[in-house]
Amino acid sequence: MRIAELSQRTGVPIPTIKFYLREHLLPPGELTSPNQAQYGETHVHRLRLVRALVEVGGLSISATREVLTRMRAATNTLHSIGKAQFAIADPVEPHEDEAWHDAVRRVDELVAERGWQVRDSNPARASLAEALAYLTRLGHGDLFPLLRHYASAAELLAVSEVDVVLSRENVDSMSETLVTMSVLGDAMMSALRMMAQESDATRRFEEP
Amino acid sequence: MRIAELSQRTGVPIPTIKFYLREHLLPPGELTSPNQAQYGETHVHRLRLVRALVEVGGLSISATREVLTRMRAATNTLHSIGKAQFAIADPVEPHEDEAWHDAVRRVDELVAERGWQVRDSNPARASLAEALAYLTRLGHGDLFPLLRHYASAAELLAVSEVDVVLSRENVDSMSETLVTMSVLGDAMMSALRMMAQESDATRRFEEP
DNA sequence: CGTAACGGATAGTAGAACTATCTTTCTGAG
DNA sequence: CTCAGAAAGATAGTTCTACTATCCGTTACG
Repeated sequence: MRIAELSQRTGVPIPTIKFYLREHLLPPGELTSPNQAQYGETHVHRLRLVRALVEVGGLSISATREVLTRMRAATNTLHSIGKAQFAIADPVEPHEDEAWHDAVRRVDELVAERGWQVRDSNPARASLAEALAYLTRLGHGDLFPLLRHYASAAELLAVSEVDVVLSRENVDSMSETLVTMSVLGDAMMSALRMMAQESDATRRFEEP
Repeated sequence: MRIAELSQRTGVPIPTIKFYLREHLLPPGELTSPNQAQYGETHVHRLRLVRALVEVGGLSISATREVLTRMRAATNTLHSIGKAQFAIADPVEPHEDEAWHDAVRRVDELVAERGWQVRDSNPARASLAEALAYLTRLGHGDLFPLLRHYASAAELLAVSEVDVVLSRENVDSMSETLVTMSVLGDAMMSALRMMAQESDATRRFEEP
């Protein structure tokens, strides 16, 4: 198919597709002549994936490229597959005050307490510490107990999630599933949390 | 205190503080003379809250202002308090294809199945539908069963979360807790999910 | 007393994510 | 065969966001 059809099928404007091609978010089409190219189903799929990462996941163009690049580079170990996921979290440079040091300690404690095996290079550690540091700075230290609930929930979900990833028959499929699930999973969890909160609050307020 | 100290205590540059004042994210200091103002602890706290919403929550300046405005406007009902939360999700305008209609239906089904009381105006409905629509478009329909796991987890967490909110002694405190918990909770849950996934994947790979 | 900081106003900047235009070449209906 | 419309690729322009810098008259303070 040509670029017009690609645009039709995905709802992405042609200039945007050209932009994505320039940015290497989308591989070039197969040239049939110096200025004619053919695109296939892989392009449709890739374009939808890009839009999902950008629109739903809120990833920047460069983060998206990073994720896609690492997805391709995944060879055959879970280790290399997981690295694609690491590019999702944008690196944060914290101001290292007392609250931050305390937060880092709390993260280490939590990981130890749960018996989790999490590498130091996992950017989620820093993200979590940053959030905890803000809790402290805002004087909401009494929210820390919630952390254990979140951790339990995350632990339970991880089992099902890794199940799904491992159920894929090949490596490419596994790493794409991981990326999709991570990004869309965050969005879904966030939405569900908000809905459950409203529901629970409503229920308790109406039936005391 | 004067603006320099406010800057020192929060790590936010003076020009940025001035910018936030202009944008009404921060109330003006009390003027002691035409060009001298005093800031208090409330300013320190508010500034930290703004930074948490922007840095950790990834909210835009306008969304942040919206949240803060609604937080103030909350009178005394859970209903009005919850509205502050609604401003956190940035409204998405979906392209209403088949996948989207299907997704909306799924969301309605889920809510009914769970017996949740969620208003149609809750933007989380649209966010969730958008994510589900992308799952369909990407051919990852087999991830739908995960949705029930996420919903269960969200339901469990909501109870503890609403507990914490209701434990606050006054309305201002309740709405601030709700906002903080929503935004930082998303970040924490996201990080924990990633950590738990790595841990689980590592464990299963190492000990077959 | 003088210099440094202040508040307020205005203007400028850097980056991100597109969007538009232009040139040259190619396709495909009539 | 022809020619209007579409394509590829290059370059330039736009819009928005989130700051950042400068200037000016005024005030604090060592």
